[in-house]
Amino acid sequence: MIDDISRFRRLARAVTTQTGALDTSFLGLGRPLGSARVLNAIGHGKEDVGELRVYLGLDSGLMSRLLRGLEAEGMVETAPAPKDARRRIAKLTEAGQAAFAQYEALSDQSAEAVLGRYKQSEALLAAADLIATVLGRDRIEIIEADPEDPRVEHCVQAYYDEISEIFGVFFDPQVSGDPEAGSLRAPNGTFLLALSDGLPIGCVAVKRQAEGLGEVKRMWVAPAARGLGLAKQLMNAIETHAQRLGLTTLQLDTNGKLTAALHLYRTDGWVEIERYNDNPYAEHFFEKQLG
Amino acid sequence: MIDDISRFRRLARAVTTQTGALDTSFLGLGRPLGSARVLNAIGHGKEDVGELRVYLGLDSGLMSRLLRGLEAEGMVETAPAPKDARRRIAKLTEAGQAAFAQYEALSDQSAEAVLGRYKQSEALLAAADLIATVLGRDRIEIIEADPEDPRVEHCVQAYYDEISEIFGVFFDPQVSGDPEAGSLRAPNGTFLLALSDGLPIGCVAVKRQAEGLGEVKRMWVAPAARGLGLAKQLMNAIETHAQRLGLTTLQLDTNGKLTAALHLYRTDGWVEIERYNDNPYAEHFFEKQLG
DNA sequence: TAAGATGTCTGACTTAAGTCAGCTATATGA
DNA sequence: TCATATAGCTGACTTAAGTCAGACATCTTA
Repeated sequence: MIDDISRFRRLARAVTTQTGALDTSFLGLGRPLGSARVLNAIGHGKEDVGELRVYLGLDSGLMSRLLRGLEAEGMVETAPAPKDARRRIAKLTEAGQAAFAQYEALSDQSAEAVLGRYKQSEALLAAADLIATVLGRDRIEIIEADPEDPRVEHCVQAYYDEISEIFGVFFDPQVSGDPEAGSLRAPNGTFLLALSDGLPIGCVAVKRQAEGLGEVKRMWVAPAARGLGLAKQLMNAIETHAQRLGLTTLQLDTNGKLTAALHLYRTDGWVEIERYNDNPYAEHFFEKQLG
Repeated sequence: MIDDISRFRRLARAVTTQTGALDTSFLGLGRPLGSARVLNAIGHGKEDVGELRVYLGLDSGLMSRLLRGLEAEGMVETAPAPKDARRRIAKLTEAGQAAFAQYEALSDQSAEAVLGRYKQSEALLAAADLIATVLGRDRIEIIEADPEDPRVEHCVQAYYDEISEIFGVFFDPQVSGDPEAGSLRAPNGTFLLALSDGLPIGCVAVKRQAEGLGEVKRMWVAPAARGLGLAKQLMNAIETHAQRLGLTTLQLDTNGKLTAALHLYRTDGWVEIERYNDNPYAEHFFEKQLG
C-alpha cells in the first residue's frame, strides 16, 4: 500500500494524467497528435529527419508522410543536408513557427497553472529537478561550452553561492563575468558543462598553468544531480579534454568541508601533494598524471 | 532557459519518456493499448462500466467493444449491477487477474529500476510524493475510515513521530494500536482520512466528550501535502461529520510551536478558551460552535 | 402507469497510426 | 568504377481508435 514502489508509481500516474490532458488539448489545435509531435520536435531543434525518426520512434514511411502533410500545410520546409544529400533537414516556416509557439504557450500555461496554485513553488521545482534528473540520468550530456555562455554563468554563480554559504564568506562572483574566462577556453583551457534535457546541472574547467601542467577549477554539481556519479563523469571528461590540450599533469585544491569531493579525488587516482598556492580556503592539494 | 516553467516542463518530459517506454512495453504483452488500459483500470478496482468510461475518457460504443473483446479473450466477465440492472459491473476472471499481474509486474519493474539506481531514494520518494500530491490536489478525497485501518495507523504513527520530534519527548504510539480507537468510531466519534490517489496524506478525528460536546484530535497533514489548504479541508469535513453525530460544540488543544495550526484555528472561526484538560504539552485551547 | 431519462449495446462509418516491400538517389570503400 | 550500404520516399496494405445514430432494457417521477 505505502511501499516505495507504489509511491513512485503514483508519480508516473499523476504526471501522466496531467500530461495526458495536455496531449488532448494539443488536439484542440486541429492537427492530429502525430503531426503535432513532429512539428514540436522540429521546433525543439531536432531538424535532421533521421534523428526525428529515432526521437519519435516512428517508421520511416510514416515519418515521411507526416512531413509531407506538414509541408502541404505550409508549416515545414525540407531540404537535403549540405554534407550528405541523402539526409534531409526539416525547418519550420514562419507559419510553422507560429503554430509551434501556440503549442509552447499551451504547455507553459499548463505548467504555470500548477506552479501558480502552490505556495512553496521553490520546493516543488527542486523536487521536479531532482526527479527529472534522476529519470534522465542516461541522457545527461557533457558538452564543451564558452565560459561566457549564460548556462555556464548560471553554474558558476551557483558554485560561488554555495562556497560562500559553506565558508560563511562572500565570494564575489564578479558580476561582470568570470575574470578567468579568458584562460578557461581553448587553447589555454576548456569549460565543460553537464546538461540534463537542456538544464545545466554541473560544470568543471581546466586551465593551463605551465607547459604540460593544468589546474582543475569550478567543479560543481547541482544539488538535484548529486548521488548519480556525475562528478566522476565530469572529472573523466575533463581529463580527456586536458590530454587533448597537451597537458600531462593536473593539479587541484579543495577544502576538508567538501567531503564528497575529497572522497572522489582519493578514489579516482589523485595523489595528495604539498600546498602549491596561497588560496586561504584550500586545505588539500592533489595531483594526477594523465595517460 | 532556466526559468521556472521550463524547469517544471522538464519534469513532464522526463516522466513521459519513462512512462511512454512503459506504454510501449505494455504492447509487448500482445494486447492493444486500449484493451490493456481497460484491463488495468478494472484491476485497479474501477468495476462500474460507466465509471470506467469516464476514467479512461472513452466513448460508450468504444468502451462496449473493448469490453466485448476482453470477454472474448476470457479476461473479463460482466454482469448487470444488482441495484440498477441498466449499469454493468466488470470483473476480472482468473485469467484476467493473471494478465493484470503481468502488467503490474512490468510497472513495478520500471519503478524499481529507477529507485534501485539512485542512492538517496528517500529524497527521491519525498520529491515524488510532493509532486504527485500537488498535481493531484483536485483529486484528493476525504473518506471516513476505521481507526484500525492500516492507512490510519500509518498517519497516526507519523503524527506521533512528528510531535515526538518537535517536543523532544517520546510519545508512545502504543504499537498495539491507538488506545482511543474505540472512541474514535461511530457512534462516539469518527476518523477521517485524506487520500491522494490512494496514498494517505492526512487525518483528523473527533471524539464525543459529553452530550453535544466533541473534541478534535489527531489532526495531521503529511509534509508532502502542506501548502495545499488540506488542513482547512479536513477541519471543514470533521465539522460536518461532528454535526451528523449530533455534536454542537467542538473543542481542541494545541501547542504554540505548531504555528500553522494556530493560524488556521484563529482564522477559521475558533475562539480561544481557558485550559480544559491537563495535557502538559497543550498551551492553547479553542472552541467552536457548530451550525 | 405512462413519459421521459439513463446506461449499454450494435452497426456503419471515418480517421489516425503503423507496417512492409520495393524504388530512387546518394555515399562509401575495395 | 563498381558493388554495397544508407536515407528517404511511395504504394498498398492492416489495425487501432474514435464517432454517431439508433435500438433496447431499465429506472425514475409526475
